Amino acid sequence: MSTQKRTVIHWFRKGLRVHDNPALIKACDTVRSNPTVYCLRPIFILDPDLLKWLKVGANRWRFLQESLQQLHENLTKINSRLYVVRGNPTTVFPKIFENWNVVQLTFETDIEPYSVKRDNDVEVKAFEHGVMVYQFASHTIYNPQLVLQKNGDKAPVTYQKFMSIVEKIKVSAALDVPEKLPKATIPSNDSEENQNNKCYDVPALNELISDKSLLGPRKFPGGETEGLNRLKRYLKDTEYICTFEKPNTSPNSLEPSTTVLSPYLKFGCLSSRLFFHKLNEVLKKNPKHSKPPTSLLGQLMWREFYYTAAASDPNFDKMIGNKFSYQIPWQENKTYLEAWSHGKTGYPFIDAIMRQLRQEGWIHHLARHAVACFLTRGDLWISWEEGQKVFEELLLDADWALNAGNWMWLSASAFFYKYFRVYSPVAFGKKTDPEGKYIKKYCPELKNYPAGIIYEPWKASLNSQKEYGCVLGKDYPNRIVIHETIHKENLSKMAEAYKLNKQLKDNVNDTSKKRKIENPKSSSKKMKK
DNA sequence: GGTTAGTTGATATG
DNA sequence: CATATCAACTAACC
Repeated sequence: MSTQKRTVIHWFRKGLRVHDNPALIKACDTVRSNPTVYCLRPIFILDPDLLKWLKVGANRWRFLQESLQQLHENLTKINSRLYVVRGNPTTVFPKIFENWNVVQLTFETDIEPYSVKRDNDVEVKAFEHGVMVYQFASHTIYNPQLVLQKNGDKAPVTYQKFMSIVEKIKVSAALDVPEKLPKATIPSNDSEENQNNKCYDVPALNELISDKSLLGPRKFPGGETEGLNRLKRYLKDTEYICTFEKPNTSPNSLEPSTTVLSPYLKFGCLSSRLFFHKLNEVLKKNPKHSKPPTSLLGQLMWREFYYTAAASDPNFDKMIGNKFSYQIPWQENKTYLEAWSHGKTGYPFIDAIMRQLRQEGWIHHLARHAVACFLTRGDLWISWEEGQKVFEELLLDADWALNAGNWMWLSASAFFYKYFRVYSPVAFGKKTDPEGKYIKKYCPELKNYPAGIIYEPWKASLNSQKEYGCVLGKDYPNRIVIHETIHKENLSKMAEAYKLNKQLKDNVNDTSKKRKIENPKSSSKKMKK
């Protein structure tokens, strides 16, 4: 035992990459400082209990599995490997701290409440075992805590305000992949384990999912190499980068009209900071280009915006107790929710989007707008939290901060307040796909409906429906609500809810003013001066 | 207190 | 394709 090396652990959670990974670099530097004493073990912890209750759809499990596989390959290239440890982090760590003679632990910080608690617990255990812990904020371009601090310890609630703060913050360069480690850093002293360390292998897909029938086509393979290649492919297209304006991209093109880099950013397969710098290199060479908030760089900044807000409120994913969210009396409706989430609302545009989501794990941002508005303030009057849960399960890029923030935006619960702007489940999609090709792809039962009527099949006579081979109520659902009337009813419900929220706010302001008057501690000081 | 601006609505009209 | 209207929101700033 006396000859056992001291182990340096880098703990991967998000940030599944070897490029631009400051915590991994720190770990490698420690090892390189004295390779005869230190060895590196990069780990990923797979919690079998989480598999049971975590709402992660099959497509995202596959994306994670592929990301771990590529991470393992990329670590092998620097003479290391990935150790996938099965167990719960707080119980696993004390064991490996002892078994592996651990002296140092590095990881990337996270702002999600579950992660914050977990990391605090692990830090305590590390302290008890005399393990040094180093954390780095590298999931976002700007450290959310720093932005909060620069804004007087509160979140900027408008994009412009956010931008005015971060524009003054210098973004340091992205880091390279760590240099190759000395060969000897792979531990050989783990006697109780078999030689190949098979128990630490990257899980096969069937360890993560039980029902492979839920897997859709593999349109966006997971992993660092995939993410970097995808970035490269888009960076080459200077014209695309410089003219990109989100509102002008199509929500219902058959192939994505946007980059689909979001799943890679979510898992940290791609560094947002690298994306930021690479993007700026292209923009610098081409002074005439689109600008935030609609530009590609602007999209990246929205991610930062939501991360900062989310970091300031552990209830960011709930309506009640959320300092950003208006309180709106949404109503439960299991039938409507089921119809929405499985693409059976009877509105072909909405249903096509929801089916694409379930099959492929990605839908265009504006398509998310359309279905989110439909579920909440537009038509079904169901809480944004319900929609959030469905997205959380099905999106490859589901991200706690962005998902909640965007749901609040679309339901006009926070950040966005022009609730009278309602997306039409009929008209919106027609603008970019008048033929309804997208609908025909994802709702093939409607494939014989002509362009003029495919967005509103209820307008077809029964005879026509029979002629098109798709009778409503039998082959495709009747629409569950009448948008033309219900969106107006909902509009007045929103107006009512807004009034109440305003009153509530005024009352709070009044009482705090009164308190100041009744108990003028701070102002008395001023008066003395 | 008043004004202005806010990533991405729909519709009617010229 | 551009603009006004619909009914009228909020946060930030002066």
